[in-house]
Amino acid sequence: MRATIRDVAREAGVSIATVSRVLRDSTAVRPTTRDRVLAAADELEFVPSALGRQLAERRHAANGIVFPDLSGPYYAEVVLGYESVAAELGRSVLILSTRDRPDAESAVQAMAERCDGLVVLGRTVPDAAVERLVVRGAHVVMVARPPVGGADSVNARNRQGARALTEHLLDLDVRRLVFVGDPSTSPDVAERLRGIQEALPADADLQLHHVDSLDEECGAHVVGDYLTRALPDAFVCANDELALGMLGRLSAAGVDLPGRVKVAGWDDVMAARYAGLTTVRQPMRELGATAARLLDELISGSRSHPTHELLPTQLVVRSTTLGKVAP
Amino acid sequence: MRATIRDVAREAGVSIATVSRVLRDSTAVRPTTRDRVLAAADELEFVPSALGRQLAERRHAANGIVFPDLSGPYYAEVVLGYESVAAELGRSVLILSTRDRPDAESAVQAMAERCDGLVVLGRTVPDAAVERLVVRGAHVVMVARPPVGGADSVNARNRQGARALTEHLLDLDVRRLVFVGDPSTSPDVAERLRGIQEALPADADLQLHHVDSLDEECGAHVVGDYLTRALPDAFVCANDELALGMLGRLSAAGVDLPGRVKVAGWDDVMAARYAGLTTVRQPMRELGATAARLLDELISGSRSHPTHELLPTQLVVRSTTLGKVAP
DNA sequence: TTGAAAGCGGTACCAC
DNA sequence: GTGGTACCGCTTTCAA
Repeated sequence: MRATIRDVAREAGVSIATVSRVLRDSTAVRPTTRDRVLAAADELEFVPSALGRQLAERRHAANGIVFPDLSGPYYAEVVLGYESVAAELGRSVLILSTRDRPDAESAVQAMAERCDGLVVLGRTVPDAAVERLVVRGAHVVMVARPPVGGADSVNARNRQGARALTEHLLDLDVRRLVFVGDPSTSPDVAERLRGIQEALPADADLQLHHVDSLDEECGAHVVGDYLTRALPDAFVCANDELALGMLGRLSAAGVDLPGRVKVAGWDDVMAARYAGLTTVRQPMRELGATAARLLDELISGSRSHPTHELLPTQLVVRSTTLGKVAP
Repeated sequence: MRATIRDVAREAGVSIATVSRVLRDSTAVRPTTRDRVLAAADELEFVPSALGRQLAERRHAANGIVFPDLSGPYYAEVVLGYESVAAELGRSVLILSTRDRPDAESAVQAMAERCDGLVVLGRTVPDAAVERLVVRGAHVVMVARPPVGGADSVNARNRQGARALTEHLLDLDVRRLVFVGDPSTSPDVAERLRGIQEALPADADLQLHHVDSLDEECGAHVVGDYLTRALPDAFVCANDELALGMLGRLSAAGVDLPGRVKVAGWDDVMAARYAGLTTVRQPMRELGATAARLLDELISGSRSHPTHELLPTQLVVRSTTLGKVAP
């Protein structure tokens, strides 16, 4: 069995209190005693039990993060930014993916029991569940989702990015556009749609094309629907994957792009560059990093009132939206 | 403060032992007592402390996973496969990225204190450190890396994939090829290089082009070196990102591809499809899932001897390696 | 400067 | 069936 603090105490001929002091170099300990303890600890290869410590300190020194998936680059980047800051702050990171998980809510509850606070990404958990967490005293930061019941939040300026993108399209004489994506899947997507609506003049026409999920396959499928009827001037997709799926199918169908139809995505993932896809970049890693900092403030108690951060977005114009719409 | 088991016991007029029994429905408890306890627990909104339980049971019910990064799709997929299985087995997942972390080894040690076992991906931690973990009784599974000191391992058949790819290139009359990547960065990469060497006939020429990291930027940079000197028949890259970086730069330089030079990558990430990149697919998610299962066997004690799994790879031919080399 | 002892919140053995 | 109680491994008063 592994050595405990009592073994070290016995070996060094001191009390466990003294061993604890030495290991946490808190109170002053006589140097000779200190050395004896360190020698004993070294001799026994003593490593303090994280569990014992956590229970006594009543803190986990760990944060959680809940995300729907890690497939696309988006969530992976957010998680990375989060982990990086959390590690700096001396906290472990627990992850929980809700993909294909029917018991997501109970899983989140269980996770909340194992950490000092957690970040919830997007629409992974119902509002009511988040509120329940907060009421029970959990520290919660929402990312890519409007704040709920006093929780902190971090979001990208979706509306602003959407407006910039829309204005760019308007400059190209786009008048009929289709938004591809389901605003109900994610608050972020809903915001993007709203931004477009805000920037659109009365003489423009915006249709909404619902899709079941935001992946390439769905994008390709969407194109199929339009091959038998009129194409709009432009498709604006809820994310890049969707747009990339459309690109593939459009070019396979021989549609002139960006001449006949323009396509834009969202996120600026790596593949977007290769496809020459116009998109709106959002600071994915920074979203995670900011969430980690806010969470730390909540946990350490240095701030008690909720705060809501907005991070910038940036329009990235590439070849899928070049040239004016043919008259 | 949150209710503890003692509060519930008092409220229900029973001992804590009985409360514990009811909550874990272990030993038989009289139904009326049981109901009283459940009512009290419900009334007090009692949720058992994970820490208390873990300390008493002397298990964390959590697994760790150490990876270098999460930027590319590769590690993200592995982590996802891992998390998915771990969750099914009722274990939480702790993550640790070693990217830009000078104290990686101590961070891994700390993580090992917080979980029942962990998975180490690629060259994130020195062999000696892994051995130390194993010696101290930690359950360790290595992924994309040769086993160390009695740890389990899960790997893709890199050699086999590399041979298949090489034979494909040979069929196209490729004779002079350059392997782009640093075999010392990862055992996986070293295996791929070895596979190529094995499949190459004596009259073929294989050069090794070292790069500092396996990202697109490096790929683009590599191309720069060849614009002033002779191009090989084909570039085989250590991963897709590298290959994609090369593709962009090559086409910018107006090099005929795949006529003048062929390019192949590794992993089959999403962007590879859009770029029409020939590559070798490996079952990323399955690597993680398998690791989680092996780890569970280790932790549950259902297996004590180390085991080593090899997962299949698959050659995916696309447009970057079409047509024979011009004579 | 150091030690004894009371927690932290559970589990589980041993009596009754 | 239940209750008393001894842990699990550490931190932290309170005294000495």
